[in-house]
Formats: sequence, C-alpha cells, structure tokens
Amino acid sequence: MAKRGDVLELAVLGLLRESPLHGYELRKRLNALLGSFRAFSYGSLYPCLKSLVSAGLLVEDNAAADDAGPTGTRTGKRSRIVYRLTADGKEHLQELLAQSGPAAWEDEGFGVRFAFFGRTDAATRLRILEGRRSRLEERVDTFRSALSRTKERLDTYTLELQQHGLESVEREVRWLSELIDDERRRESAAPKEIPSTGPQGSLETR
Amino acid sequence: MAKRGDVLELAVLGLLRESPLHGYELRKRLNALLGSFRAFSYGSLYPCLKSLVSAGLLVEDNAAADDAGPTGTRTGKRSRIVYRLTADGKEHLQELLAQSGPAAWEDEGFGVRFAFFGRTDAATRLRILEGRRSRLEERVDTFRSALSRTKERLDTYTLELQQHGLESVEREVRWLSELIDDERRRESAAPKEIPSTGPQGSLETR
DNA sequence: GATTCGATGTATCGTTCTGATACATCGAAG
DNA sequence: CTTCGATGTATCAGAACGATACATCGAATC
Repeated sequence: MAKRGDVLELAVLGLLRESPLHGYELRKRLNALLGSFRAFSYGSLYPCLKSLVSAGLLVEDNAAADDAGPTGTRTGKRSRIVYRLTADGKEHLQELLAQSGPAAWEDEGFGVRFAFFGRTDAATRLRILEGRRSRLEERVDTFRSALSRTKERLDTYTLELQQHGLESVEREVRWLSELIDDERRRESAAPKEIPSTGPQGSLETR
Repeated sequence: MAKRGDVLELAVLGLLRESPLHGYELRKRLNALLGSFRAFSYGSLYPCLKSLVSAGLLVEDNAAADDAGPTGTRTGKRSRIVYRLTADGKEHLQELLAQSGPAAWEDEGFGVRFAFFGRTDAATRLRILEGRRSRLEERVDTFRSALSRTKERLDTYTLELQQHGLESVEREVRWLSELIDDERRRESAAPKEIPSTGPQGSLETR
C-alpha cells in the first residue's frame, strides 16, 4: 500500500486539526515537528494538499483574518491560501490515528503517529508502542547476529559504525520501554479514563 | 550538486575495492554496511552500475570462478554479472575519499565516508569528523532554542519526541568527540605515519 | 522422484519525491 | 530608496522507490 504519501497526509491533517494554516507555515511546522527524522518539500506538500482538497478533507480559505503569528497583528489583504479541516477530514484523521497495525509502527509512520498521540486513545497508544518496540528488537537481533558473524573480518571503522548503529537502536528500545511503563502506570491509575492530573509529573496530558 | 546518487556511487566503488561482486551480493552488503541509516533498491543500484560502467570506472566480468560465499564452493556456469573496479575506478574512489568538504559531513554522505575511513588518510578523517561534529552541534543549538521557545504550548508527546530527537543528536556528538580524541591520540603517537599496532586497543587499523 | 518453497539473481516500470528554481510581496536595515 | 532576507505560492526535470516479472538453484516434503 501507499507509504510515504500517507505520512504526509496524516501529518497535514494532524497539524490542521489544531488550527487552519497556509502552505508555508504548514511546512515550517511540519519540519519543526518531525525535523529529527524527516523533511518535506513543497513539491510533495502542495500536491498532497490538492489531493486532500479534492477528496473533501480540506477546504481552501482565502481569508486572512486572525493569525497567532510571532509579532504584529495581521490585518487583511495578503494573498495566502489557508487550509482548514472539514468534518470529513476530522473523521478521517481519527480513523488514521486509530490504526494500530504495522503501518503505525514501521519506520515511516511511527514518528508522526507518536507526535499526535495526544489525540490517540490509550489502548491504541500502547499497542503502537509495543509494536514499535518488538519491531526494533528484532532489528537488534538481526544486527547483533550479523555482527557476531562478521566481527573478525571487519574493518575497524566499519565495526565502529555497526556498533554505533546497534547501540542507537538499543537506546530507542529502552526509550520505548520507559514510555510503555508510563502508559501502563497511567492506565492502572485510571483504568478506562484519561486522568486529568497524574500523581507524578513525568508524562501527563497537556 | 548531486547528492543521493553520489552516495551510492561511492558506496559501490568502496565495496568493489575489496573484491569484485555481482549485483545481488552488492546490494546485500550495501544494506548490511549502511543498514542503520540507509537502504538502496535495485531500481537505483542497476542504473548506477550501468553509468559507472559507461564511465569506465567498472567493468563487467561474466566469469563465475571463485567465491568466498557462506558455504559450498561455487563451480562455474552461473549467469552472474560480476563487477570489477578498473584503475580509473580506484583513482576516482581515492579522489572521493580525499574530499573533506560539506559533502563529506552532511547527513547523506557522512555514513559512507566513515565506513571507508580505512582507506582515508588521517588528516582527512579528522577534518571530516570535526566538520560532522560542528554540523551536529549547530543542529543541537537550533533544536534546543526552538524547544525552549515552544516548550510551554507543546503537547506532552510532541515534547517527548523533540526531547528524544535532541538527545539522539547529542549522543551522536559525544560519539564523534570520542572518535576525534582517538584520532588525535593516534596522530600524536605516530605523527605522520599509520601505526601498525596501537598501545591501547580501542581503535586500530585492521 | 515429483513438487513445493525460499533464496539467489537480473532487470524494468509507473509513481512518487526531491532539489532547484521562478516569481512576487513585505519589513527592516543601511 | 534600495537592497536584502523572510515570507509566500507554485512547478518541473530528474532521481529514487516499491513492486513486480522472470528465471535458476538447493533442499525439503511427501
């Protein structure tokens, strides 16, 4: 199925869920949000926006009323195309966020899914985190065995690179484990409802 | 200038420097070597091989003589196209490995460069490592300031994601610093020549 | 001893993505 | 008053991807 494009679609819908935005601002937030592992160009953003509009998930809105920009109040008359989420769009977003299969924990999709966990229900969050973790664990196994097989005839720098890559993934696994523990703690604290304020301040919703 | 394709080219030349290989095996080693941060498909490998052949850096070799494969001795008559580095190819590879500009320390190129550090001279290694480190340090600064600016109005999970991304880059910087220290130690131990056996066993050549 | 199956092996093709660029307006600096 | 960088929309040639087709091999399964 589709891969790359789906990620962009989800990211756009997720960002527009907060507030309507125009292309330029959208791209900035996109790359600020996912900056550590992904970047999008206009060449993919604009086509994506168009297809979302024609699918009825977004509408273009040429107004230029209020803008919570850095400084200065925007007063009208700029030629900016503001994109806004429709009801269908919101629904579609919720459907995407409710997915908890491989699409949600593979490399391409996980980051964006995680960024919008605030709109994802607890059970789905947990499933995605665990899926992601086992995915990475199997990658660790693959790497480790490949490493022990070829360790002897490997160049020093190659070896160092492999080792570092392996440790990066292991670190990722530990991170996920902590997140999973947090989720579990919160779940047992409020078995079917989201707590308004958790007892400890490590992870709480807004 | 060219970006993506250059990486593949360098990786292919670097791998073939060790021994002639056919496409399938080449791709496997490619993804084993760079697996932690990059994957190539046949759709890019074969065109790359062709262009390298027509540029005279590689020659096709339809023999099937010896093969240091996992088990079993290959005895002839398989339809495999083995690629071998020409003299021009070796020269070109050395030129590429001697580069120590931005191309060598940006995200795309660094990994491959590092993997072939065994064939790169000490001064170039050091320059690349330092370039890479300062590149990542400035990224850390960007991230950190963006984070402190938006920390308050950020979703918990988004914040967690940013934090984790930031820590990943910081870890990378520490790794590079260690490597740089090692290089410096070795350089001062043998100011213009590569030592055959270093006094401590952290990093030595083959 | 026939058959299934996964690994090996070469190759291409439609779709998607990128990097570059063009073009235009704005605010601030000099 | 003009230069410059940030903002803003948009497109295009070329590159890369994922999928797929096709074929042979070794080893199991029955």
